Amino acid sequence: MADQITKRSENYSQWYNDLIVKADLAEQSAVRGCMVIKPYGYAIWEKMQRILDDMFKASGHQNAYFPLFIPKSFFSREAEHVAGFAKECAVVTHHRLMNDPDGKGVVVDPSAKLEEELIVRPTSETIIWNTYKNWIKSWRDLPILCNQWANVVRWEMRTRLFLRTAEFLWQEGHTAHATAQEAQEETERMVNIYADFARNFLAIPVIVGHKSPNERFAGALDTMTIEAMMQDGKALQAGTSHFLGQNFAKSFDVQFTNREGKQEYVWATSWGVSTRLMGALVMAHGDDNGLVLPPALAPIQVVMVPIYKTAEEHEAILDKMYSLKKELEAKGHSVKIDDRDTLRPGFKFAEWELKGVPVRLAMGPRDLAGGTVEVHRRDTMEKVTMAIDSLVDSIGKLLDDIQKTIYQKAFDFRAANVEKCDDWEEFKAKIGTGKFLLCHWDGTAETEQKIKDETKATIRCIPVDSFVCEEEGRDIYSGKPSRCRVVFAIAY
RNA sequence: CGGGAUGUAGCGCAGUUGGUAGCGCACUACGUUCGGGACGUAGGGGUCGUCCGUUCGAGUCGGAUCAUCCCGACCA
Repeated sequence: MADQITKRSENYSQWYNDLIVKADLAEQSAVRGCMVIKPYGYAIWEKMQRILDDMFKASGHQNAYFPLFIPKSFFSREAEHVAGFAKECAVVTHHRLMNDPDGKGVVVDPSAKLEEELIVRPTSETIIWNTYKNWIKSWRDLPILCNQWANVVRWEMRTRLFLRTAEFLWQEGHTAHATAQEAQEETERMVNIYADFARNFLAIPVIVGHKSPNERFAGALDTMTIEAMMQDGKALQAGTSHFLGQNFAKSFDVQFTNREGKQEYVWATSWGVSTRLMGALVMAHGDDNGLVLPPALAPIQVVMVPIYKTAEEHEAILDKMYSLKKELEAKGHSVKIDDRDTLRPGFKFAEWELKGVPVRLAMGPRDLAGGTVEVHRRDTMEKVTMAIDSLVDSIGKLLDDIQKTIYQKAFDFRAANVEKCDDWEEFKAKIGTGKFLLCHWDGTAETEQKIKDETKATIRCIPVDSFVCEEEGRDIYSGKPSRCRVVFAIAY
């Protein structure tokens, strides 16, 4: 088959790229490291946006928008922050083009050089804190709970569709608080919102935890993360929430008068998830037949394929399908009738499977005569014939079941690939085989770095909710005492 | 940015010792088909990534450059 996707067993990376392109989600753009998100892919992103946005608003946040360009001077005020991003910034130096004096196309007009270069935002902490400075005078102005949906640019060395593109879409929340405790609570609140979203909508079991100091966001005092396991056993950081302390407030001189009338620096958080979540979806659930979308995110939850020979059959079946569609839509399901008359049913079946539509209904003359419909579920590829009368009521339950089954499958896969490990030789043997290893760690950056150098494994997080990790033990590498296990894995 | 590979039609590829580009799928038209990726017949589509060089002549040889993929370093 010409359109068949690469098999996962052959090359996981290639399979992933292939699946994204073939399933019509996205493709490489002509611009280095950038991607074109195609309508079908964007519809999924829009659904993610809508769900997350509701969650943010329900927890008291508001949307706002800040500029794309950041003056270089802003960017350099927080030393750690600039060190973390300096190597991957796109910089605007000029504001005008002119015709090439030699007559070949256009060139940058040297007389249009900017006095101060502008950085295309790799993240917006700096410009936002420069703005917040003017918004905050008193404790009464706090907290500020803003989120923005935006694009950011990071000039990565190596790119990968959805996982690491030069430009990507995300949301970034930036909050300002009167106390450290309040900011820390916000950090936890948001990481938990991400975890709920990943589990309940993406159907991906994630581990919530703290990053080790080495893996922290540049400029943060604490970084919390949701870590997911892909089907090759590698880890993917799917979302982060940072406690920024007073670092940015101090860099941008954001002070407020507290209830006692004293000047105090503001406490900050920032948190974000990106189009990387799309990559997580593909790699967590996809199979060799294509994408597998959780019903909660699928732009099309039910696709109907008519099967017919004659015009009369065609008309009768479509009549029935349109009335079914109406009933299903009344129940809140999104439905598509694939009425393309130039393609045969088998082709359509394969194509919708590739696109990951959770439920397919096929109806032909036999069904019409018997009052039945063929129901196919994408996750298990099971096919059953069902009475049309009971269909509308059972689809909701079926979609719920598919959502749960997809989650459970991913959960079981992870459970089968997470193990405790207390022996360094065993660690070295197992870490490359697609496992998350729960190991004791002495808490030092040196040990973490040595383990990384020897095995490429990093500490994905110090878990807070997924595994019971608090126990006495000895560091897997150094043998020094430890009170808690952490998650080691090879990451994307 | 270091190491390796690739770049020829929308996609996947072939192209011999240098001689002016081909196959499969897709596409267009017509017909037969239609319950798991149909078939026949007839068509359309490429300045061979880009630039420079060698040569009477370059898809083919040399150099540069750009892009993509894989492995590192970096990262949501």
